[in-house]
Amino acid sequence: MCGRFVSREQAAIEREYNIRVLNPFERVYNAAPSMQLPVIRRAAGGEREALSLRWGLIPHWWSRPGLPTSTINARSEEAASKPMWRSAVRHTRCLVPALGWYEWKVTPEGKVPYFIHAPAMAGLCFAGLWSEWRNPSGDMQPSFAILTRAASRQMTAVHDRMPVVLPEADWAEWLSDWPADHTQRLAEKVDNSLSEFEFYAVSRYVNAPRNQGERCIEPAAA
DNA sequence: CCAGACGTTGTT
DNA sequence: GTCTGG
DNA sequence: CCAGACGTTGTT
DNA sequence: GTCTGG
Repeated sequence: MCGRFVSREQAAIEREYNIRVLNPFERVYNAAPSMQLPVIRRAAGGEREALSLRWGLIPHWWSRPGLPTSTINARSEEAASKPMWRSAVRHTRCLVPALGWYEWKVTPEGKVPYFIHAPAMAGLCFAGLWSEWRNPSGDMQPSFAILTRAASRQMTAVHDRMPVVLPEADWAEWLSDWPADHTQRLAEKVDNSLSEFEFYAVSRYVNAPRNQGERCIEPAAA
């Protein structure tokens, strides 16, 4: 699955998504659930906008005392039909720019974190969903989730789940209007998602979300 | 009909 | 063991 | 995802 | 809001 990743900085987002970004996004080397992280969505006027949302989707009907804790990922196999996700699959999809993500491989010696990325450290784009929730104070709280799928043959070496990574050719359609057939369109985008990456073990330094910086993606000592 | 859940992963 | 916070 | 907290009463 | 369970 995808419970930790490396976000992208302002310049990279402007360059790769062909948009103007006003917020000075910094690269977050250890992006963790509940953090505010940059995503790209279609604004009311139809143009793309980049803004920070809370990672961990809060549906608009949420009314329990705490915030939901298991909504950082949405299973792509079922999201189109589930009450928690269906509306977002239909109407509020987003792109989540990333340099790569982390998975913890289970070994006899314990869990070992790996950093997974595109060749040449090119940027990646996760398929995301967003939502807005009005908190008890009346403020609108926007949030997002990352879609997951079964690991590709290659990625099963590390873990059995992985994020849905959209090729650039599919970004525009992901953000476009989906008036019908959202189940089939989601399935098509997942089927067409990327499955080949590069990866290497990193230090357990990344385990603690308070640890940040380039050290998170340095290869682990041999 | 109303009440209550609605989510993921991993582990057992 | 389980929940919350980052 | 992992790390870290997890509790009360009374006093300052 | 919408679906499931009783």
